[in-house]
Amino acid sequence: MARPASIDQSALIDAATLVAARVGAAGVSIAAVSKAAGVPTGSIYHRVASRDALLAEVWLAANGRFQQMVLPLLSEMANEAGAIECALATPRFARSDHAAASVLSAHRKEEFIRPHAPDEYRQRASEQAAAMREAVANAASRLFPADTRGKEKLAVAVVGIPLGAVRVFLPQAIPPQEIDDTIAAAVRAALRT
Amino acid sequence: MARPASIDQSALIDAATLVAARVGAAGVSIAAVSKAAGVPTGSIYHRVASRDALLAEVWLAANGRFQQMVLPLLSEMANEAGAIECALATPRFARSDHAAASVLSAHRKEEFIRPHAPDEYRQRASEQAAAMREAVANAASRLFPADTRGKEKLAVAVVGIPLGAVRVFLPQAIPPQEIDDTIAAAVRAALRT
DNA sequence: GCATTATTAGAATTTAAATTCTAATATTCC
DNA sequence: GGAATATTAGAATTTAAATTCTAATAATGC
Repeated sequence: MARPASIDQSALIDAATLVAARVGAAGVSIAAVSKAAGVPTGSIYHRVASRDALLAEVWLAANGRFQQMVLPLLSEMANEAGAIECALATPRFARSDHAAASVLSAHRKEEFIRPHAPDEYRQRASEQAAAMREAVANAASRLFPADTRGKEKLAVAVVGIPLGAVRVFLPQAIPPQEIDDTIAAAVRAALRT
Repeated sequence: MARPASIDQSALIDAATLVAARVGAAGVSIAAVSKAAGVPTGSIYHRVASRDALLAEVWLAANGRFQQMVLPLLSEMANEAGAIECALATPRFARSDHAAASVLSAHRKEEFIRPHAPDEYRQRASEQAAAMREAVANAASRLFPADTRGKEKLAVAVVGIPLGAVRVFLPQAIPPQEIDDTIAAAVRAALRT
């Protein structure tokens, strides 16, 4: 019926994610994405409404894939071993989804969900954040029923420490397999404090 | 002889750092800084040559203060206790210099040292990075003479883990005192892997 | 008190980048 | 093979923000 598109929306978002991983949100200009994706600037607006929408999609997609990996582990988490397994999802994610992990480990939501981003995106972003907070809180109440600071401790252990560890390598390199042992040991010790 | 300036360059950089900590590099517009510093936009150009120069100054100042704290500890580091002390410099820094720590923990050099930044700044930034790399490498060769991956392990332990831990709290909150024990335990365990 | 001079103040201009628009192009179905 | 139509392509326009500029201001030293 009509000429087929050379790339679809998700490929466009992937291209933008790659740019973001290398040069940050500010570097995600329409010109840069157009070059990275190999499409003219005009075509980008057939896929997304605006640059702000594209940036938001980048964040939501990266964070969404990360949470897809981590949330089930958080909700099943019942003991120290489960927490360590959850922490190790981060280096695994950094290897399987390098660009998304680079975005998440070295950037902040606010850079991608900008003041002028359509409300729809702000909405989805805060839903994601809430889901994560809730999952951590629930897991903490199981693992540390007595500890009022359990939530913070768990957040540091299963998110902060692993993310900090992979950030040493991203985006230039892929985190080496060896750091998994380091992360596991660090997380175990952190949980026991 | 003449009217005195209402703020000097370093106060301007501090104001820009505060903005950057809250909304990231992209949010550091001349208008936003002018508002935060309480000076008209034009006055900003009496202190710095351009927005790119201002962004670079923000990064160099934040990173400079962090390194001032950490580099001496790295060069004196002779054992595990020294490494832990060094790691704890990060939460201490996050409490004493909240905005700078927020910038460093959730942003990347490339966002502040931009493609069009004057060469002078690119120069200073890579000197800083080199100094850090070298200090870590030297410390690693002392603590882990045999281990070829000692450098990476030490970087993860004394920089990655503490930065990841404080990032859970920044920029909204000040990292609570309690996480120091968590960081210390995590770093000790990481070093022993 | 007055001349001097860097600074304030913010309006005007410039610049860079986002967005829109028009024409040409390909593919599919009939 | 030809009509239909979404896409490509990139030039033209718009917009937002950086930068520059001019006049008014306020300390200081004489």
